[in-house]
Order: sequence, then structure tokens, then C-alpha cells
Amino acid sequence: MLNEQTTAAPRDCGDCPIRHRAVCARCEADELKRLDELKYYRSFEAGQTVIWSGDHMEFVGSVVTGIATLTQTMEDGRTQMVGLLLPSDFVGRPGRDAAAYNVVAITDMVMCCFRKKPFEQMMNETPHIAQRLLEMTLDELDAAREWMLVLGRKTAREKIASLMAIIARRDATLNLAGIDKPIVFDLPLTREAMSDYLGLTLETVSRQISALKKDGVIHLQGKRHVTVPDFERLLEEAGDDSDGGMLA
Amino acid sequence: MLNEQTTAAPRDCGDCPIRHRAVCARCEADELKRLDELKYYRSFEAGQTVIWSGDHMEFVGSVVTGIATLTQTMEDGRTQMVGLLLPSDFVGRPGRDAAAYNVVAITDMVMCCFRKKPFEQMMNETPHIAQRLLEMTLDELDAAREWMLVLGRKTAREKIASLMAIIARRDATLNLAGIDKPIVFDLPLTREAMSDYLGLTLETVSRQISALKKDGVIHLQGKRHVTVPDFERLLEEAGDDSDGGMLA
DNA sequence: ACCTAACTTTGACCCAGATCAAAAACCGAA
DNA sequence: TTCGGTTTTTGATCTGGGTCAAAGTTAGGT
Repeated sequence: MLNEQTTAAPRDCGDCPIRHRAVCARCEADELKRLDELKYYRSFEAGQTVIWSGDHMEFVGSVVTGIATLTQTMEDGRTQMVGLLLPSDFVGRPGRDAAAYNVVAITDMVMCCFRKKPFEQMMNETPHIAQRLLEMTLDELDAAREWMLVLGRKTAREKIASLMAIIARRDATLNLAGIDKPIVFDLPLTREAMSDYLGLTLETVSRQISALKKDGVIHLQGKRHVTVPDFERLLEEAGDDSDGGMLA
Repeated sequence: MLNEQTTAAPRDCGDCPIRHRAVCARCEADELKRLDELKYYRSFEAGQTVIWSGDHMEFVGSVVTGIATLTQTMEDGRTQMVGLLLPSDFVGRPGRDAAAYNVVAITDMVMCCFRKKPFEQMMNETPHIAQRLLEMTLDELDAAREWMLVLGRKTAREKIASLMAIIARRDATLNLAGIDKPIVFDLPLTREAMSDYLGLTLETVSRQISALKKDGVIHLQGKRHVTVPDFERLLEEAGDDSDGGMLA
């Protein structure tokens, strides 16, 4: 699997790659110092389960590097991905004891963790943390609702295009490559993980990716490396209106 | 349509039916007093659109009485409900200018509104409001994710049973009638609204309701009045595990 | 290099739910 | 109490995506 970075954990918050996007983004120097004393790093290998749904959670934290999925499973094994956790995303819910979802690392991953109790304590005393967490939670809620439209009303082809668009957009944001040039990225997900995200079977995912490729909407080198020659075209295929609804 | 309460707006926060569940739930007397000066009531008729997606929003607020839906629409008219707004639910997003969804009153409805700017101002100065809003947003995020599983992985029959279970549970919570007795409630939604919620056609909704009725899972008087003789049975039909995952 | 296990693609067939169509039930207004 | 529009039910048929099966591809380990 992808093993992009065997990053050593940053020793200091000042060096942290997610410093300005994570739950600590608004903290002042003194607040950061307090957090610094609370935090510890944990590494997970690709494929490793971070938390099982229903388990007691003794920590919350942020994804520093790598990618994880948030999934829900029914007794008969049907599973639905309900979130994709990227660097800076927050894991866990302050004020809740039991995990509501499975969290699985899909690449090697490093998390910046805080024991739950002290973090909750600090959150009560530090509006900057609670404010940022609210903002992040509202963003996640918007993303979840956007995904409800995808799951409830889009065709298989539109679903695949929507997923590609989301990943492409994220990469465009990170790499600042401008949206007019061809966008190039690696799919972080297996076909099976995509099917869990999109509410499809992996066979349908494979077929629709082949179809989009045949129609020139995307270009593949290998199974995972994707080029999008025309982002507008991809958005049309996704059924989104042309501006894509991105907000600051 | 349902016209349950032609409630006069409560003149004072002390009399407010949603005082202890809404965004103001944690406010102290002095904080409440400040909010009181900011607030104004607006009434909407059944069927009236409260906000159009994309519109500038000059207010945020709480549903006091009545029910509204939050929907997303594609250009070709496909629509997906992404939330059901019940009394005490919050409408609008502090820090965002344009509405992201359509909000439509489906019964007569009264909202307690605040002009957005002053409310944001007050939120910054009043941790109790921000804390409660965070809590409510986290709950909504959980609800949205539960719904992603319904939309992505459940069959039509399971979807209907899931919807009934959600409404039944809400009524059980409000009416405190105990979960062992038969549960009785009125569907607040038309078949079409249900189909928009569940990602189905209204014909399929109708057929599956008939099927659940024939199989004795639910009982109907008229089109809207539902009796659930055995809630456990309903949960099985919904594909949920028996405990239903309710948390405080 | 080769082997193995995981991942991916492709094909053939089927079915749950969509679509198209029409009848029935309901509700409020005149 | 009847009328007209809305909501709901039911029927017939079609189809997108699921299921089952098998073959192809890829990457890491020895």
C-alpha cells in the first residue's frame, strides 16, 4: 500500500504540518504550550484499526499524516463509509464515552492524541479550541449532507465522478496547482473502499471507472494514478453545477 | 395539512417551550436577557419556503413550533432531504453568508430569529451559546452519518422501517410513553417528502408502507396515523441492532 | 526472477426499485 | 353534498446496478 511518508512525529507544535488547520489552529502561544504538554503521538500501520465502534475511547486527537476511514457496519456485514479522515481532521467526540464508528487507517498514519478528560477540561477553559472545533464540525456536517445527496440521488457514474472531484479538489487545494491545468493525483482508496464510500459494489465501481476512462473524462496510469484533463467536464459528469459550491 | 398548534409566540423566554433544548439551553438569566433583546419571532405557513439555497441569510434561529425540511436539489430536479428540523433545532450557520440548503416549512411553523451579526457577536462573548451549538452540531453530524448508512446500504423496506423508527423514537422521547407499550404517532411527512428523505420514489414508499402494514409491523388509521405494536420488531425490520444505539 | 496473495477487471444473468399509467381516496371550498 | 385538486395506491413493464463467476494485474517477499 501507499507508504508515502514514514514521517517522524514532529517534536514541537511549531513544526507541525497541521498546525494551522487542526483543532489547535486558533490557539495562542500559551495555549499551545499547555496543549503541547498534554499531547502524545501514536502511529498506526496501513490496515490497522484505530478504534472499534462501541469501544470506550480514552483519547481524542488529530490526524497528522496519512489517511483513515470512518465506517458503520450492520450485523450482516454491509458497511458504509461515513467519513474520510485526512491530515488535520479530528477524531473522537468530546463528551462521549463510546466510539460511534470504526476508525481504520488506510495508509500508515500518525495521530496527535490527547487523553479525553484533560482535553475536555482544557476545551472548557479555552474558547479558541471550542470555536475551532465548532467550525470544523460544521464543515463536516456540510460534507456529510453533500454526501447524502450523492448516496440518495446520484447514479453510479455520477457517484464515481463525485468522488474523483472531491479528491481532485482536495489535492488542488493542497498543491495549489490551479484548477485550469490538468489535475493529477493518486487514489488513496481501493475499489472496495470506494464502493463502501459510494454505496455501490466494487464491481460497479470498477466498471464505471473503466467507462469514465473510455469516455476520456479521466485518464489512468496503473490502477491508482489519475489525471483529470478537464475539471469542468468532471463536475458535469458528477451532476454538480459548474461552480461546484466551494466556500471559504 | 397539519395545523396542530396555532401557537401565539411566547412573549418571554421563560415560557418558551424549547427553552431547555435549543441553542440557548445553557444560558444563565443574564445571558438570556441579552438574547431576549435580540430575538424576534417569525411565522411561516405550511408549504412556505423559509430560505432558498444560495440566498443571503440575514438571520439564524430556532424552530419553536412546527416542522421544516432541509433539502438539496440538483439542476434536473432530483432532490434529497438532508435534515428534518423539529422544535428546538437550529437553522443557519454562524460565519456563513449564503444558505447551503432550501428550508421549507411543512407544517405551520414559528421560528425564534436573531439577526446574524449580533448573534455571532454574542456567540463570541458567550461560551454557553457556543458550547450548546457545538453539542447540537455534533448530534446533527451523528444523525447525518446514521442517515448515510440508511441511504447507502439499506433496502427500501429497511429504509421505511428506519424512518418510522426515528419518528416513533422522537415521539416516545417527547411523550415519555415508554417503549414497551404500542407507540402511536402521526406521520408529519407526505409520501413524496418521505421519498425525498429516503432516496426512493414515492411509489416505492407507498408500496413498502403497504407491505409493512400487511405484515403487521405497523398499523394504519387513515394515511398518516401510525401504530407500532412492537417497537423491537420495527427495529429488526430497520436492520438496526436491538438496542438502537441511542445515547444521552 | 518467480510466487503468492491481494486487488482489479470483465462477462453473464438477475432482481429490487424505477418508470409509466391509471384508478382510488381524501380534503377543503363553494 | 358535490366538485376539483392533491395525495395515495396499485398495476405492468423496464433497467441500473447487484450477484456470481472467472480471468487478469500488480507488488512484495524469498
